[in-house]
Amino acid sequence: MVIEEVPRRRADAVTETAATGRALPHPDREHIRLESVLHALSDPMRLQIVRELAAKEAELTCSQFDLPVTKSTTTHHFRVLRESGVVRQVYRGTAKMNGLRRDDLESLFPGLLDSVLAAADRQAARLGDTGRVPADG
Amino acid sequence: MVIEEVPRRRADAVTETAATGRALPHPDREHIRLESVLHALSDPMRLQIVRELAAKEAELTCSQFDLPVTKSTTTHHFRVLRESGVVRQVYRGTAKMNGLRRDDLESLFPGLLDSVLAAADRQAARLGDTGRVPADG
DNA sequence: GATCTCGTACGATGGTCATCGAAGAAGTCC
DNA sequence: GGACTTCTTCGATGACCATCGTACGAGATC
Repeated sequence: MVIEEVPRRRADAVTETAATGRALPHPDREHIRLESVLHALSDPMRLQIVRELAAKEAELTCSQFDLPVTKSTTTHHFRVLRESGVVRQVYRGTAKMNGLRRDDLESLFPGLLDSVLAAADRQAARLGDTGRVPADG
Repeated sequence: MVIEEVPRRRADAVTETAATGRALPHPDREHIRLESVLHALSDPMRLQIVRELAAKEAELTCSQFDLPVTKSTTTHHFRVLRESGVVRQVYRGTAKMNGLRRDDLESLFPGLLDSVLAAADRQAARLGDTGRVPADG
């Protein structure tokens, strides 16, 4: 289980209080498996997360996503995304920032992420579904 | 469940004895879901099938694939691929021909299949793995 | 330090899935 | 018709997975 500590760049606007102790295990770029990525993206909830992440083009906290599931389930989905190599998670104080691993994915599987995102957009448009689940009531 | 009978072209070298009674349910193009396609492709066995199918650029019978699983399991995987809309299956006598639904997928999700196939090739090359599972013994 | 927010960990649950083996159905060939 | 090939169907099984609720941990704020 050779997993890096994820130092690598991305240490520019990060405050000192961030990433103090809690380190999150990420797969190294070379350990990202296509099957795992596809599996991660094949869940509607996770695909939705990735779409929002790509649309915002910024790091978002877990709680900024308006998912129709509990916090536990949200944690689960983010972990699947992280462990498959799709997102990078970094603690910033009590919040956990989530960022798409565009560079790594692009390097490993050129065009794949964009194809999937475009496909998701097309399908959402086609089905008149933005991916958002309507509130009950 | 509006599912076509799959007549559509591809009726050129087909003998009359083929496709007599047994019809296989395929999702109509508009019913193909991205999540299902990604899920179908996220299984190593099925990804391997799709890769071979794409490489050969021809319709292949189920038994032409050298998969390290039993026939039952093979049937299962081909059904998942068919029901997700990735492959088209047609009976030809006792054999069942499998063809990639390139046109449908390309129309729905442009570039997606090629991205996945390219990604699979890259990964196979990178891991020194052709996707083929070594025979035990 | 008390409290609040944000996320984690654990156990449980119901569902899906990949796999197998055995028995059967459909077509072809002698 | 009988044997052979090809794929299916069924039941079983063990694994994984999405989901929840509750309890907890780590920072931030007052």
